Amino acid sequence: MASQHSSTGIASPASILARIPIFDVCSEPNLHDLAAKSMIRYYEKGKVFFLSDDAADYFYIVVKGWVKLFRETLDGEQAVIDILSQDHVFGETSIFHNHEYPYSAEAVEDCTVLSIPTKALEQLIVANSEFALGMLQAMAKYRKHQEREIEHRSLQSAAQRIGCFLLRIAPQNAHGRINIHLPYDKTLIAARLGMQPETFSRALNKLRDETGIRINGASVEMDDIRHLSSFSCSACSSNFPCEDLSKND
Amino acid sequence: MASQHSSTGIASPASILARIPIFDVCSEPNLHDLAAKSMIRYYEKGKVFFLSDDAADYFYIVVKGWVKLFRETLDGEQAVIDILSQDHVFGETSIFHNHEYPYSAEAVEDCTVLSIPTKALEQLIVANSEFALGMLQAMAKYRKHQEREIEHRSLQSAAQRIGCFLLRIAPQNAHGRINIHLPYDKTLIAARLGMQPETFSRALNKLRDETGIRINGASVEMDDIRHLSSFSCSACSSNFPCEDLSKND
DNA sequence: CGAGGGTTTGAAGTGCATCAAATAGTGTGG
DNA sequence: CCACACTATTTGATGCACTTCAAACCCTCG
Repeated sequence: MASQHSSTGIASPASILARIPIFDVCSEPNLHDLAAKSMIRYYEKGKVFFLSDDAADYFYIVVKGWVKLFRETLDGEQAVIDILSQDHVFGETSIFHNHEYPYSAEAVEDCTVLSIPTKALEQLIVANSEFALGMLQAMAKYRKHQEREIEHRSLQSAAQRIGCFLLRIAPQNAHGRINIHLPYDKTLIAARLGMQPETFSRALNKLRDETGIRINGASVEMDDIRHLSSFSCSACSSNFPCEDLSKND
Repeated sequence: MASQHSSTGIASPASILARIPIFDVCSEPNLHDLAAKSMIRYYEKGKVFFLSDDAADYFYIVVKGWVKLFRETLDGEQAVIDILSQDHVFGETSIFHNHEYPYSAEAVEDCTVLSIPTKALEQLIVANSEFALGMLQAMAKYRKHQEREIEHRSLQSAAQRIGCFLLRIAPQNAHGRINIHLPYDKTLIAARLGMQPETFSRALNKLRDETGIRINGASVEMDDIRHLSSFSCSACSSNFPCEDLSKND
């Protein structure tokens, strides 16, 4: 197969792996070995990939759909760590945590994923030091991402966090009028940003009043992205446009 | 011991490096090479090691004193990332960030540190794949630590966060009566936990009322650590006792 | 059309921040 | 050893942001 399963319209394991940055440095044989051990799987909305502390034999790459990473407290509260879209990797750090997943993962809508044995990843790291280095790099990048996340949660208001979220899904070098489509439920975005749905709704209105964006259901329109960035980024230590930190797990 | 500078009472670079976990896998020659390129330096209270986005030529290991890592927003707000004590490493991830420091660092009291050229670290990573692997491991561990931090900030109350902080500095397997000495200013602890000094003071009183701990200045005494953990850990997804995640940068 | 989810709005409560001021603690010079 | 200056900490009063609970609205889809 060149790159498509003609029957499903889904890319082949090898072609999926090929577009994930951390595998860039892998040789063809490396990649094909990995692909041979991988499997395309389907998870319907609400299905759980794994729970925090489960034994980890596979990690995943999102091919289609959205995946929620989260942790739950004894109180029954849920902390959403991230919502992942296409080409994001999850569960791979289990290899550094006693082969247990450090968070839970659930399909928030029907998903196609590539599942890969963690064992194959471990072998790859040991065998290919350039790959290990790339992995370190990705880890460092994600770490910075998290530091920013911590900062946002403590310094930004709800409205600013929403603005920041919109900036991240907007084309960052955009000029003039922009139209953004919210990628998933407002309720889920709220959870992702660590606030209640009610707060999200009200804060979005406040953001509209402050920045002149226009909201219509899941579509958000604005004349100039800078209205948003001057409102949101003043409470952030990174300068706009922020480097894109999204393409990592 | 052979490894002490008799004149200063400060350990030699080699002996400092030897007790840092990530260097465990280094060979003697590796370690001595690193030590030869390192330098003991003194920073008085308030002195800045570096600012966020500065060009990074050195990373550091805390030998004595306390170091604050933080970032500042345009608004002038400060987000404290961490307070580091002896044997903690900082600034090393600059090698993955364009040789720029991803945060600012300042001595919160008179400090002795070991400064090491980042170049030497890079060489070590490339030359010693086992070391690279260890670094990955440390990175993964820190990442989990951060995930917990994010969770704490969104799900725990101020009083619970303080309790959690106390649990982390207490001997975790302790039984019966315990006495803890706060390691630095209450104001600084407050900043570390993302709250105002006033809030810290009030929340600490609340914690006392709820858990029966006794507070006297910087000393905190309790009869059973479990009073604290049942109060604080109910809003956390990790079970007490939490794994010790402190010995990482 | 009606059921059920997602979303918004209203009213009230809670927790933390803020501003102001009192108090305790620490180090200094006399 | 004491008085003073200065800082850390606590306390009080008030305000704001977010949450909570309740109910309405809206949209989609059978």
